Amino acid sequence: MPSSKKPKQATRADVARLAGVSESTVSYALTGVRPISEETRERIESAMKELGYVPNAMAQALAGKRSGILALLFPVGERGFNETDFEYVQAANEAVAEDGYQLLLWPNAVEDIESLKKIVNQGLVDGVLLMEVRSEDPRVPVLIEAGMPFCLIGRTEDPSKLTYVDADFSQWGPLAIRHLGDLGHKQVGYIGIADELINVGYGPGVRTETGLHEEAGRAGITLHPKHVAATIRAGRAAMEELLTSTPPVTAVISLNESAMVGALEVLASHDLSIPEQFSVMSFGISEIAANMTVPSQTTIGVEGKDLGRMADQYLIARLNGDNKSVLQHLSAPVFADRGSTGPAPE
Amino acid sequence: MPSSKKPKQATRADVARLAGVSESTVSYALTGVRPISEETRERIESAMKELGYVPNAMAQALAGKRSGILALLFPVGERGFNETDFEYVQAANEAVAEDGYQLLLWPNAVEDIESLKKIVNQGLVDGVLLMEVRSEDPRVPVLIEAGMPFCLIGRTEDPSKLTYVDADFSQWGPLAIRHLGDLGHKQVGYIGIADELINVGYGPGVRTETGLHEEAGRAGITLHPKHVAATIRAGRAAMEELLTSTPPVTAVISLNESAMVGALEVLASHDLSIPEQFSVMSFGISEIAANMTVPSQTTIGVEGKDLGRMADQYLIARLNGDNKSVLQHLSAPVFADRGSTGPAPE
DNA sequence: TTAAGTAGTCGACGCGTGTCGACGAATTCG
DNA sequence: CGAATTCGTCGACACGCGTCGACTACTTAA
Repeated sequence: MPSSKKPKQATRADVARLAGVSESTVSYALTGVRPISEETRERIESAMKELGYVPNAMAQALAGKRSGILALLFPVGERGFNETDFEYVQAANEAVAEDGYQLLLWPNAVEDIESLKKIVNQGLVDGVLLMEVRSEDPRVPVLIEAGMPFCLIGRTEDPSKLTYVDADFSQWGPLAIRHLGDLGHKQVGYIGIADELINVGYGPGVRTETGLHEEAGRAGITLHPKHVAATIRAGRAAMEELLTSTPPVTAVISLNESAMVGALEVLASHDLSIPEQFSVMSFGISEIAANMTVPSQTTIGVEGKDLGRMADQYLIARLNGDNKSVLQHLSAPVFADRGSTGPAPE
Repeated sequence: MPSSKKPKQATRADVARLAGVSESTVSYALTGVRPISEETRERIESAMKELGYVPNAMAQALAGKRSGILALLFPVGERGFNETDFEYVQAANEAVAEDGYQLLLWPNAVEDIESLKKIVNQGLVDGVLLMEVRSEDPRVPVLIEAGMPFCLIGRTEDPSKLTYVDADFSQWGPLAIRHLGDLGHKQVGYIGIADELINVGYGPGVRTETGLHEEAGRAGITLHPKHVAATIRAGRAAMEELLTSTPPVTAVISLNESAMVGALEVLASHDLSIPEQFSVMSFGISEIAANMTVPSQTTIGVEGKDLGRMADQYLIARLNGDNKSVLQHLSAPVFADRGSTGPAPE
């Protein structure tokens, strides 16, 4: 081995020796838990600088019961991972970094609770952020039993005792239906998520569709729901079907980012101009994604960055011993008109 | 505090007591470093199962000099973060997990080497994967000095002594120009990345464009390069400019995923049908991204998953003490014809 | 028969930090 | 002026694990 000697990182003992103080004094200078005279503090600090001292994270964690690492569980499952999901990750990551924590990625499937147990009991992480939460999420009891602080990005069936941030999906449907109803649409298509996800209780899919149906009934609008896989191909097929219905569908709403791309292709190939002859709008996609398609899409969704950031704050509050207050947040829908909806034709 | 008592995780001592052996015996049963009789091994294993014992990662790292954590440096800088970048992350994450490591995310900017130094010397991670590598990347010397194993996803100016995986960008330009040349195009637009990135030596931007110019000269094709920010707006402006040139541009190549979206909008608004009246193609975007636009785009790029996976393998090889062999890989370009290029008009 | 292992196990120590108890000196209070 | 604090510092220990040396009971080679 040529020049691959690892330069041994300076330890607290080295700093103490150089500064001529005891090790514990160095610790207190670092944490401020006990008072230190100005003079010694300066000696210690210059010694640290000279040695390039950085506290060993492992030892800190072992001794202090805190690793400074938060984990993000983002199952890359049936639904795939898209631009919009990444917004949450990025936001959470930034927020976590600002608070002096590190973010660890865990791509484990929701069902893989054996791995979860192992990982949680490793003592590696201080807390966990959960994405892709289901109605009866098997990960929640595991985390509770392990005494691991966590925050959901989403909700379970009964989240009353949990810490979570989520979009208020129940408002999405009514908002969209009202918007389209005001424009005179009577037959509205809906491109939702796959049945498999609905069946396992994927919250956004369930709650959004419930709201759609309720408001559609109220407003005398006929809803044509299609549950399809998150693929462009599936979106094409769904749109083709919708176009054959009578009376004709004049607008479509989507909760399926990938499928919507296929749907737009079909509309284009049928020479249906948007929004003059057909209206489209999407739920819960990021601004970037909404502008990616031609034309840009009018959307109803949430501020993803805020959600990620808030989840982080809630989790850290729990870490800091706040076990009493209820930390729950439902994010109001954000309507962004990008001109893809217009008055119903005829 | 109501019921928030953390169930103290079982330790090696607990297992040893229950199994009626010493602590070190438990360790050896776990690591296999020394032989253990079949009988004791079984006693120990059932004790571990009964207690739900999971070794404490921090203590293991402290004592054993290995944390089992790899870090991924992915600067979310000027260029933004898109679907295609995420493919690398995901691939690396999966590969790392398969090898029993965890992936830590570090969104630090390339310039923020102070944070890097701190983080690297924390002893938290065993190795590092670098994304967004620049010609003279300031992070490289820091990592070398710290004796931290790393693998680049990309290359520096002189990577001869480094471990890296990268796409062979020098082939992208020639391949694209030849393809368009064969179709009879003579005036070709190019939508590249921002000048700021070129100036700091962002490899893909530099190497790709060099190849483009060389082959264009060889083939007698006039290249119209535009360096624009990674925004839809900037793409629109660039495309509008390109359409005013004489003789008219008949094809455009893009290395700028976001800007290309704007460019496609402009082409659509000018009623230029693709590929009959105008040809387009993109460098280095994922299949999903290529299919997201209307129409889908013909692309030249790399298999992102392979790169991420290979980077992981190389890094782990270094971790396992392989300091002699040269671990470097240039990934051959992949041409995917999605029908967005055709014969030059007229 | 004896020296030289080998399998199987134990005890002790070190990794680098947080933190508690103790102690002298300086300060405040009654 | 003595007692009670507070300030500033030190030494010792715990955190949970990896690993080295030593020891016993056998097995094998000479």
